Amino acid sequence: MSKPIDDIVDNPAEQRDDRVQPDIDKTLSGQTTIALREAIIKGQIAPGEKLNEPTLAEQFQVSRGPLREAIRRLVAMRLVRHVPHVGASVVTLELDDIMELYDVREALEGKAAALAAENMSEHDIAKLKELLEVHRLHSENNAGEYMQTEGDFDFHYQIIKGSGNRLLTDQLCDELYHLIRMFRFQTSRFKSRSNRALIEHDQLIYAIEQRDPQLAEILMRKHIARAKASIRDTLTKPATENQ
Amino acid sequence: MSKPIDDIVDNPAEQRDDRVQPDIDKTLSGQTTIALREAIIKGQIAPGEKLNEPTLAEQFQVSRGPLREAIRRLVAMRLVRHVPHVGASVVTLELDDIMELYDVREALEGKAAALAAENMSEHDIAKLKELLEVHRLHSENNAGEYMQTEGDFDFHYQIIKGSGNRLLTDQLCDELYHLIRMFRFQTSRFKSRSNRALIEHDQLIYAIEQRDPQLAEILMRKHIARAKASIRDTLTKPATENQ
DNA sequence: GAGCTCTTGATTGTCAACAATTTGGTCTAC
DNA sequence: GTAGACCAAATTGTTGACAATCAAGAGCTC
Repeated sequence: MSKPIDDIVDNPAEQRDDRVQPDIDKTLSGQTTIALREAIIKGQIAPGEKLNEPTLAEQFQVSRGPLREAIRRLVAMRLVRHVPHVGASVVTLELDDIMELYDVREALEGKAAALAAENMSEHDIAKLKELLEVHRLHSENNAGEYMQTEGDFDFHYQIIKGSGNRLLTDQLCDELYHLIRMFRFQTSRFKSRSNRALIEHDQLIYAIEQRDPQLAEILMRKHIARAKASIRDTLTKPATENQ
Repeated sequence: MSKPIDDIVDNPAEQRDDRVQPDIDKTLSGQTTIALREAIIKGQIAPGEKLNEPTLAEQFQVSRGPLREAIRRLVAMRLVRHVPHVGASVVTLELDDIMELYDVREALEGKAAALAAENMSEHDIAKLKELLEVHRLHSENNAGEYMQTEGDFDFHYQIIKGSGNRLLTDQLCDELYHLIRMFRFQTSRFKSRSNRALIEHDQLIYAIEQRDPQLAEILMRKHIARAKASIRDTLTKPATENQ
């Protein structure tokens, strides 16, 4: 009974990525892509910093070829900007960029929730409910820490996959997902919405269970819109007011 | 009075792309990207066909380096699939893929219309209205031929740009836009929706003019959903029934 | 001293050769 | 005759060297 959710909960973020692109790291450029991506997301390479090809190639122990390819993939992923004959640099996520990102997220994940209500299998819905229960326990024990990060990602991830739309899944999980991860690494100081998120997730599951696409979409959009508003409030006010 | 719209109407599709990425063709790999992209979209390289690197490099008169880079960009654009150590091949757009594409389009362009209703300048709205009038005249004179192709793109393009969301604009105009172009080149036989599209565009402009985001979003989503349904009907029925 | 031009250094873009992997065919064993 | 292993050709992945372009600083002119 508890087995089926173990393989969801116990997986860290990296492992989850590999399931989406299982053979990207068989090649050198694939490994470099992941390594460089994580270095950027975790801030080991600062936002706005220039990506010097010879230096990074030395650093990752590869030639400039695979490194350039990795950079190009991160450009497509919008983690890196590139200007011809000038070079590549890590994107700087201003507040405006995050707001734009969350508007796109609202549109895409809203549709994903609607499609999930239509297409998700009963088995996957059951798994989702168990997942939420695990998160609820974690939240009670660890004062809401877990829910904010990987737990929230897991939940949204499962719903997106449940939409059955591969294009939608790729766009959200392979591209925008990493941008959000990068943002969260940069600003880990915004107000916890753990309890509220749990309630909203609860309602969302109910809508999916009832096979109500419109309600599921509305709930997901409001959920993301509130997260967006929360971020804006936190980042526009001085940091001292948030205690 | 007629000047401001000339620079919209008289531009072919290629020129419009260059405005989005003005300096992509300064470099060899950029030129190769565009050339290969157009060859794929226009069907000069058949769907499913393998992209042989030495052959294509010879064909485009470049080395394998820039060609590989072009391929990678088209992979990010979802026009090409790539399997490590096996190679790249042109995507095959099945009906399911188009349906998925239009679901994503519905979500993104719906949000774009809502944002356009909020953010579009009065000047841009006026230009949009003039653009629609030009299309109406073209449609009356040429029996609805123009509207189906570039005219429709122009209209949607302006609204997307009017959203003011750069991420949204990039995703739609730089990536999904080319997938739709490819699909239209492959199947140019589906039922004309010219008159209906004109009416729906009319209503959409009205909603934007009234600064009504919710209505604009609903109208745009219905507009795209109807186009999706029309495509499904045409492609699932035998071709002889469409006359 | 300010502004311009030229030059130099560094960095990116491109190329051609080398290495590694896959695929298709052939041969052998059962 | 079929299944499996092995071999060879073709293709992709990778490398290091070369060419083109840009940015910064020195020197010169006004």
